Amino acid sequence: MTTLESSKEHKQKLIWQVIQAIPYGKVTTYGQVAKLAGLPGLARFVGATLKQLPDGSKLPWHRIVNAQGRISFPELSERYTVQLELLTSEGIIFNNGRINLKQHIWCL
DNA sequence: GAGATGACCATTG
DNA sequence: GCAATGGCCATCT
Repeated sequence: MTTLESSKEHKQKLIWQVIQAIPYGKVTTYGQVAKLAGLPGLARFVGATLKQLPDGSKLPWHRIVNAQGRISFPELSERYTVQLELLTSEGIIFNNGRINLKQHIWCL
């Protein structure tokens, strides 16, 4: 059957919905997004999906960091700076290029 | 079709 | 705290 619900587009939609549900002032990890989307272990797919996001997207992609509480971009990258600005403007505290996941993690 | 790459994660030393 | 390793899946060459 080609009506598999595990098609890429379906996964993408699930991931987008999860990301869209992240509240203001909270962050989450790629693995967490994947898990909440019903795709445990596909953290990498989340990243691949976000990379394809158009700039005009309404998704709060900046609220997603890796499991180490760090931004997954090179420090000199423009995306890094943008994400850092957006997060700090939402009250997220960065500590030595790193955030306290325990404090800001999005937990249901 | 095979190999390399990627906005990752958990474990181990 | 950091580096290396194996594993997950999709995309590109």
